[in-house]
Amino acid sequence: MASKITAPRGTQDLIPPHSARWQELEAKIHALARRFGYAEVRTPLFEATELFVRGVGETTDIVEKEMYTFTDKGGRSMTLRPEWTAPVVRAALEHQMLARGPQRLYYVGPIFRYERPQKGRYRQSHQFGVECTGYRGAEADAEVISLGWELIRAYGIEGVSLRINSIGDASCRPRYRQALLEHFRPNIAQLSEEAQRRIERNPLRLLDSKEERDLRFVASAPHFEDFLCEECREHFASLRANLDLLEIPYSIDWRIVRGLDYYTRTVFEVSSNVLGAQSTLCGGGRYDDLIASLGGPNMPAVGFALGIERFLMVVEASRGSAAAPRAGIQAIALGAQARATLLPIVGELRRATEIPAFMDYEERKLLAHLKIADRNGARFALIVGSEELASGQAVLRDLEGRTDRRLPLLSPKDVADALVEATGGSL
RNA sequence: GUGGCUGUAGCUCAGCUGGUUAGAGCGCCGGUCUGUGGAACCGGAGGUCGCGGGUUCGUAUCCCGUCAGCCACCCCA
Repeated sequence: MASKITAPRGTQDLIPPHSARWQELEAKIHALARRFGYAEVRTPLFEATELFVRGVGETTDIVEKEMYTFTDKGGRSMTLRPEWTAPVVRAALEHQMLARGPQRLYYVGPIFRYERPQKGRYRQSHQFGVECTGYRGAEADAEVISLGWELIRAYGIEGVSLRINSIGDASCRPRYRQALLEHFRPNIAQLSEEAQRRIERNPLRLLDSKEERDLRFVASAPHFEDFLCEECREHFASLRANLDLLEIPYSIDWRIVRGLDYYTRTVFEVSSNVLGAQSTLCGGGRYDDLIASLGGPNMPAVGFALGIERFLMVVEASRGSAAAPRAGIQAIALGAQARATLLPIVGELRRATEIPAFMDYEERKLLAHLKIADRNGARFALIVGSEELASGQAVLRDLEGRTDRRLPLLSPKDVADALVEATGGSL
């Protein structure tokens, strides 16, 4: 080990073969978003700290203890993006996008949160998410959910479930909050320490407590359902109807509350049973007041964020690690003259097909070269040595079928064409 | 921020209660083998035993600290 410097805590290097899985997923994400009519947004890695304080909420854990904040040389407080929604809204406002009507936007990229790492949780992680602005109706909620659901379906992931809830709006949440306070306060002494702390600040959060001693009080707590105002009740019913129309299976979980302040009405989570304690794969909801609170028009919006690392963990768990199919061709040259002959042929191949063409430049025995071809996962080997040079016939070996055939060594272009032809263009 | 477990070769790990030059398997490189691979056999390279301090005649082994990884709490993607 030449260097003792390692990747910072809670971060990870993305190296082969894992990087290929990421490329595949990102390609699928871009294609999927396009089919739903969503366009990509990329924002700076860091923003004015104030954006997150106002957008995410001063009393959230993210703002209180998880932000990577620094002062730049101009004395400004900056923060590494801990979530995407506030920056996307900021960008949309800054470029007057919302004045052009409803917007469908998506993003893929890193977020940073200063937390103690554990399974499925890192200091730098990556999210794919969407934001749909300008629609008050629950069709938009269902659209956003179905977009995320499609990605999960496309990967054939099992053991995931969608849970939805409504946390009301500014007109009905205070009433529910009050009811919760009245329910928990008389028993405050019997609640966990954590619960006692939450009760005044955010009583909704008591509902997702995992403490044994809290559970019996949580179980008997009033349901938000009974306190929703008429509009929120209708919105929730409409969401359910739309999910049914789209044939997306879900369950209602009145304990989902979410930790970010900006949510209104719809909240939802997709969780998996293979992720350990951090089981949320994808979470989101409606935020009808956020845009206005960031200085924009009074405009509704809904969105979600999906954890890329967690998603790939679930993919790996449900499909195992299947051996990658063989692809490409290994050019094997025995001797300097053979190398000179094969080099331009490899060049032509790389122009003619999108399949990898491998070549090793060391002087090795045929056996060693074949082992390298094997390691590269090549489907074919094109072998040229002194015999082939003399006869003008290269050997093309199918490494899967273990069969040989001969190809005349003509011009590089002709050989490349013949290879494409001989291998059906798929190599 | 709190707690538990773990740091020995590129990887997975062994090394008992401290005792001479720190081991295995896999991988890598070479040979058997200029001519047909995933094999076998033989050989080789590769280690400040995470880092620092302490105890001791002597520590990979015991103690303290520290850093990192894993898992859980909190919270979230």
